[in-house]
Amino acid sequence: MSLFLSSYENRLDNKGRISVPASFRASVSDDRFAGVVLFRSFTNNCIEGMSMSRMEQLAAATDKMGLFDSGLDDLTAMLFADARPLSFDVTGRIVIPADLLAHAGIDDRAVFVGRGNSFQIWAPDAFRRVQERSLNNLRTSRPNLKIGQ
Amino acid sequence: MSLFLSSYENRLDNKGRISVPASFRASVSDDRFAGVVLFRSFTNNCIEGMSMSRMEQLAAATDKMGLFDSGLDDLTAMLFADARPLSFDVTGRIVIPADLLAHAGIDDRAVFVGRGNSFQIWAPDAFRRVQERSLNNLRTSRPNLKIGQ
DNA sequence: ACTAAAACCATAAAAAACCATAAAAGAACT
DNA sequence: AGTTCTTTTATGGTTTTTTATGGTTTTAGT
Repeated sequence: MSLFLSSYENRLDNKGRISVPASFRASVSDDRFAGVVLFRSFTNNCIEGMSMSRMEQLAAATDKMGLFDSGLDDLTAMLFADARPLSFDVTGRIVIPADLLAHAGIDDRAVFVGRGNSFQIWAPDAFRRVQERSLNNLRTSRPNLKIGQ
Repeated sequence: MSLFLSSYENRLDNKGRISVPASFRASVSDDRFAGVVLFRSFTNNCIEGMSMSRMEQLAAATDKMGLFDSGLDDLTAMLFADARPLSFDVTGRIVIPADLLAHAGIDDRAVFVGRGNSFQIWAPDAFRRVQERSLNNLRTSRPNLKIGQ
């Protein structure tokens, strides 16, 4: 499973269809399920997205943490109950459900934002705002991500 | 993954293509992805570059820190959303996106600068200036880099 | 029968693949 | 050390393919 990288702004047509960026499609191309899984973000006004195999990884991870761990109930309830599997049409488009669009405040344009092992979908102007804020945060407090060990 | 060393000034053609120095291509040659990943530097007017495998290392590192850990959100937001995977053409060229070129003030020539595990791309004159300044800084204050342990 | 969803067809623009060549770097051999 | 030959590299131009987007038709569900 290769990474979701970069950002792509695409357009929704009058039937609600939108192209998933080709590079994102390539990231899930070795998956059994030819599509993506979307759900509302817990923390932002955006849509979270990932591959089906990643979803399965999460299921395995929650399993490991104790089958009926009540602390995870809220998380898994949201994760799996809210998740929408959406398959690509022949040209690589999906139809994003209306409630997800509403949650992200998406009208007729949306930005697919790479986040490594997952991605997000934002309304263009909202995304620009948060991205600007992130950049400013990084310039003041320089976090340190150590690689290896 | 061998190191990115030395500096090479190359030319952009009218389609924005530029040759990645052969020695840099050799540094990523054992990578599954035949190309490099570029993004805007947070701190300088230049472009940062690295191999895809290094990018995957970063993704693995963030994964370890918990699924919805907000501490790293700003960093990963920039890192993955801003990252551009660019694959080599047959002759080893890439097309650097216009916004990256603008950020680095690159016109029709660019310098690939080795930085060990990563590299940078600079406008030639800007690079000469900062290089001069770095040398002067080193002459006054001699920093100490401990190796091992 | 009517509505929603899926399949199908078309196209302009962008990206990738392809072909060609002069200059530079490296190897081989005096 | 110098000279010739071979290979690699950087660069230019052209052609083909992919992608995003629009529209229409067919299928399925209620």
